[in-house]
Amino acid sequence: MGSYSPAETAEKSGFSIDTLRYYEKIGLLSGIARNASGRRVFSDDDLSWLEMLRCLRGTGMPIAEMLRYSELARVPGTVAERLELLQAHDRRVEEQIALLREQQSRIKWKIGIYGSALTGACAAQRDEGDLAATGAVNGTAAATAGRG
Amino acid sequence: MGSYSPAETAEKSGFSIDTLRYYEKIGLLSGIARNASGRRVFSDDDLSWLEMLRCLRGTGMPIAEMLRYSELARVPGTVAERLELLQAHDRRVEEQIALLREQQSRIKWKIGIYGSALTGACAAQRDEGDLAATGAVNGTAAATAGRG
DNA sequence: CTCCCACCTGGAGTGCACTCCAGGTCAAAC
DNA sequence: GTTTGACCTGGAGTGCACTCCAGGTGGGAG
Repeated sequence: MGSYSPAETAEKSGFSIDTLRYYEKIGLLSGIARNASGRRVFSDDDLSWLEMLRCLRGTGMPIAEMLRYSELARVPGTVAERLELLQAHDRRVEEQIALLREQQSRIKWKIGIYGSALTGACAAQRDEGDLAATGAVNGTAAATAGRG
Repeated sequence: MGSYSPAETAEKSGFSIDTLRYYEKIGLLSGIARNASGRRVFSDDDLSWLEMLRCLRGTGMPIAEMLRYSELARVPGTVAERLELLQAHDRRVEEQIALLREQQSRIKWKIGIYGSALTGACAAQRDEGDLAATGAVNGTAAATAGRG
């Protein structure tokens, strides 16, 4: 229904105008309409394709793979391949989130260490450097002081 | 307690030897011991610091900020700053995960579309191109064929 | 008519985080 | 005694994904 200038599209899609041009150049966007004076005119379909691209990029899919996906998307009868590609990616995203959570919990644990160092600090604060992680647990702090 | 060669440290930490050298060069690692012939000898404390670095990098903290953190970690009495830095990062990680989940659900939705296209396909398979996202919903498919 | 602004193009430049390389050292294996 | 392999250094090179730039066009405002 709608048609959108490059600036509007950039705003709506979250990609910069330069990125939109770049995506068109490398083939992630094809069949973008032009008006009489050669300017790009984006459609609602372009917008939703861009939204999809944003999800893929935002979840860490490399450009090369997005390119493969968009090539598939241009060819009828490739639904199985597209499905497979997205499913594989979805699994990677799942792993990515799991790893993130794991690493985040390590960080939260460290935050807890610092938190109790601050509250219990008045009494306990010596020159502690940082007590590199397990250092705070296994008592190697003295040898550690000065690095963190 | 233990002491580790660069190769062992690379294996245990998950950073390449080159990255370890690089990290030492830019100041993320300081006070790494050397043996008589000038080779690096990593300690358990170094390992756990590396583990921390891995969590920070792995959750998307830029090198520059890790550098700031490691500088703080060398100075006693900076626990409050370190705490603040990690908390701010933790919030970003939370947002990152939320965004990832949101984008993932969009991808899963698309997977669902493809899934039902495949199962219900025998009857319904026309030249559909891709049905760019909402295209599959709002009926613009015909106009969309050939892009995806 | 002139100015400005949003846009166009091809191509060069950027930032980040490594990664690789050439040339050299040392200790242990053969 | 020489070969091997893991390591050292400074510095150059890489890959990715943009981002910027110079020079140019077309349409509407003043």
